[in-house]
Amino acid sequence: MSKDYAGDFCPVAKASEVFAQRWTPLVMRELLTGARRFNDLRNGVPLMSRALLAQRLKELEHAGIIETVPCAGRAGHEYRLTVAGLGFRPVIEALSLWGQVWGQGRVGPDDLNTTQLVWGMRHHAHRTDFPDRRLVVRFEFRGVRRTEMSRRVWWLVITRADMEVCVKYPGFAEDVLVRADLGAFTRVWLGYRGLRDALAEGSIEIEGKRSDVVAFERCVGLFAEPTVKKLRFEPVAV
Amino acid sequence: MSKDYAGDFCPVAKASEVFAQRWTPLVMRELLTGARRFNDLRNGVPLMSRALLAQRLKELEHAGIIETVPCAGRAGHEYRLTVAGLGFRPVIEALSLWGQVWGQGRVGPDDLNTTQLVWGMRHHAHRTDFPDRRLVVRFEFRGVRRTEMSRRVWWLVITRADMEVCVKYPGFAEDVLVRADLGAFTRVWLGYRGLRDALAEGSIEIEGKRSDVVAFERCVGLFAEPTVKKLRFEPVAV
DNA sequence: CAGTATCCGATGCGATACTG
DNA sequence: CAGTATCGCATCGGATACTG
Repeated sequence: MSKDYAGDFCPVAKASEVFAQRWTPLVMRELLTGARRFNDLRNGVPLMSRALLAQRLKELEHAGIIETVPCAGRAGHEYRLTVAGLGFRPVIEALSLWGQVWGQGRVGPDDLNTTQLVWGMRHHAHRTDFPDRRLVVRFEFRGVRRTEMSRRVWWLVITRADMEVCVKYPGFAEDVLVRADLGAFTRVWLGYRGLRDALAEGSIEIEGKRSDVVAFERCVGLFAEPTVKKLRFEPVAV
Repeated sequence: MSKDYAGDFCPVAKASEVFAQRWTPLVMRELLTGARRFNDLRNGVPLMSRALLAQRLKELEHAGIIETVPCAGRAGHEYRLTVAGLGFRPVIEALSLWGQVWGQGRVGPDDLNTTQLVWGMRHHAHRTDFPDRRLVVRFEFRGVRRTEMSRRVWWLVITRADMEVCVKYPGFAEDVLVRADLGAFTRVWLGYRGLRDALAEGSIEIEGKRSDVVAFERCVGLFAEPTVKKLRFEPVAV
């Protein structure tokens, strides 16, 4: 594999040799959004086999993109990007931007899943807009297909410091209730459609005190009109 | 192949699905630097088989990245990037920058070849520095390995309007003569080493009138000290 | 020149089972 | 949980030959 582009000294070839392997961009995406443990990565790329993920991690380590350190306390390792690995952030961001602008038509029903959506909201949350008080949001998704990776009900618990994802009732009163068709919500969250349209059409309903609803929409990044939003890939503790 | 990253709606996945295939980044690099004809592309990616190149071009067309139009006059087609295809320029530039900074150690002896080097000089020439008069440069490379794609002697004919690559004596008096070890020259051109060192060491010799030599170094982008230079990928007529 | 068609060997990778 | 080992198939892609 390392001699993939032998005969070519161009920097594009050298970078592509390590980066443009199957699954690797998605693994890098996960590492850049903060995944550290083997199973964090698995959650982010659930359809990749364990064996292949392990293989890719070895290749990335060999290429100097990540470092593997044994976990203190429990089994397994932590995988973290080296400086060279962090250097791929602009590549991921450029791919993401292309996907935002040109990839809309490629999102099919099979691509939808609530896990990725909810964790995506967390990874790309607008932290500067987090509220001073605790804000609890309950999601109930309709139109959910792939049952395995797709729970219907989720919670986000947003505080000044963090946004937590929960699959069980977190024990706090719910401030905002979102009932939405999964496809509609995904498209709005990606900026492919405006929230206004989806609300008007009824494919998304958001209930709660006006100020809470607004705060939620800000934190998560839901906009009234379609928007190409540059997703930022910055490590966030998982 | 199009269902490669099914289950993932993320824009990074959508972009990677079309872009992160084997050879595709290099094909895109060629298209972005102005290649239009099948054999232009072959020259740029000589180790890719014809069958595979044809297949990739079809995939790119199907993905809306390029348009194929029959050639008026002669056989074959022209392949040109669509607007969506041009959207990959930032991705290529980000990969190139990564390769500039982190890919140095990966350039092995087998990667060297004069064809790519000389055409690379043309593709990434500093057009704003082109001289008012005609400047003819003769190259004689030492340490050339892969004989097939690597002629030892080349000429560049630089005018106000263009930089032409020749494999035969162009018939004009030679203003600058470059004798150089291929590896040394490649590394200096990429900015991995400084020209000063290579000249001192004797691995590169440049002869000619001082002003001609300086003009040549400017046009091609040879710098006294190591430099990370951002290669620009802008279509240039071939 | 600008590809297409066919063959066939390498390997990529998914599935399954196993381990500390 | 955090991987490793093994198997077997599918497909990728290189080599060669053919075509308008």
